[in-house]
Amino acid sequence: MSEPVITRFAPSPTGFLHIGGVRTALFNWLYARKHGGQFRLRIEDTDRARSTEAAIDAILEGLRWMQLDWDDEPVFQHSRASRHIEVAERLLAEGKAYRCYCTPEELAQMREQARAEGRPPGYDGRWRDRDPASAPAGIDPVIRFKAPRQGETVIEDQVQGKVTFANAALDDLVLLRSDGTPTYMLSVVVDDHDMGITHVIRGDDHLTNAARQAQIYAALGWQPPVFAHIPLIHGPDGAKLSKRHGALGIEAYRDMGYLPEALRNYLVRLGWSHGDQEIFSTEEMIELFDLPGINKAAARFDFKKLEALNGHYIRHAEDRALIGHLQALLPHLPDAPQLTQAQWQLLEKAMPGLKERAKTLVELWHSAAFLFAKRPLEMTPKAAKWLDEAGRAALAGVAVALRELQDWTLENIETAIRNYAEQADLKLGKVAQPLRAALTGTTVSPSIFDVLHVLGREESLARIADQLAPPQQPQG
RNA sequence: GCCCCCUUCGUCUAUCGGUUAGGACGCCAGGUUUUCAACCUGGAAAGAGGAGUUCGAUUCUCCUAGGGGGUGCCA
Repeated sequence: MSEPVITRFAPSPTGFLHIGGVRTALFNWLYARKHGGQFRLRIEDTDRARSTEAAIDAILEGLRWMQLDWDDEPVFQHSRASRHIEVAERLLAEGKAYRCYCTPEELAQMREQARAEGRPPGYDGRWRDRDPASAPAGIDPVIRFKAPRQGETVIEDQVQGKVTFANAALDDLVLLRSDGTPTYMLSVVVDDHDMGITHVIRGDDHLTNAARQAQIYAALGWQPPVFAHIPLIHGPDGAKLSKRHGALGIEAYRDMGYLPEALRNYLVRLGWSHGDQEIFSTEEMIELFDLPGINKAAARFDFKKLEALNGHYIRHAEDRALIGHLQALLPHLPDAPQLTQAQWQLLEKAMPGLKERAKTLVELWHSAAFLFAKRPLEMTPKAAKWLDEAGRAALAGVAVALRELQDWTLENIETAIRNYAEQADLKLGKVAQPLRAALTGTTVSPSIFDVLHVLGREESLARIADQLAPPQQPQG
């Protein structure tokens, strides 16, 4: 019987939930779900000054939107401070930690000197074995961890492989600040242990931390978790993610019209692969995801590929589901109108034709604008060109045929138009484009038969009539 | 400066010593077509450089270069 897998996502609420964090959460979620384990959430808010309520909300909301559900209540790290302090004091009592009275100035000088001499930087351990009686008055000490000075610390990382650190390069880190609050390095170890975390999957910016944490685990006599440090995500230019490209909050991706399932698919393939497979349903991801498939190199964020994937997911989505997504999205779009019940129904009716052509929900929404346009329609310049003399003649001719239709069905509409084109000796395009212009005000739309069908007899004929009415004043 | 990690088409990646180095996005050309997409066919496009190990290296080792991360009383 193997122990149940428990993973966690542990963001610090000092900013928004960015794309790299989402991927880390996704990997942890996938791994837990794959093994029938738990995926826990821990808010690392030990830095009280920089943590905000808004950031916490954004993180939770972002994970919900991505449909990465977590088990149990989130743990707020700062609420566990007394336990962290208790562990630090235990280390102190066991002689595995000590009080250090260095001032910030002293520390800065120490670093500077080490650098100047080409030595590894860091605290030199000057209070490690000093008599506490020599403590200067008026200084609140920090508690430092007595890190091993000889030998090496080895991390058997599931992604990076065996990584070895010389202990001499790892200094005595601070466990408790001079104000008595615990630091991150102590808190993670204690919380991961207490929460029973078995696998720590996180960004490789934590790789060095893993070594320090391993030392703390050892000092405490605790079993460290399995580590898997995944490579970071870079911007399209290979540099660190900045606001200009990927480092947007996850809600920005929602507002750009991406589907959570598309984002999940894109993100899982960024740094992880399963042969040549590109498309993964959530079930497949859970089944196939594994640590050995994770790449070691950093990946660049590519909007084009995300967009292609998003288009795929939109095309394959249910019409109802897309309506739901749009209803959720509209309030976040600038000057988006409130649709009536009837308009939503119209939109759903048009969805099969619309979803084939959109890469994002925003695009989908814009391409649906003709449905709700007010008569008489405004023509784009290109559309107006199709309503020249010849175009209007074709339009007038086909209008007659359409008016005669008994049943306004897709089949009847198509037959009527094809018949008219044939009888008038016109290529279908010569009829379709003027129709498209009259009905949508543009030159791009779903199939013209669809457009007529979706718009309905009355509205269609009225829009056509609008363009036929002013005989001498072509608009645009 | 010091420590750690990384390096296959423009991008994401496959390959786990022997392949015409494969796929996907993007790009180009063609097809299909009522527009635009979608779709189909074809094309250009890669092992950072240098030493080894080996009958044979993209694959293993080392060096160099380049990139990234860390180096806090941040997380």
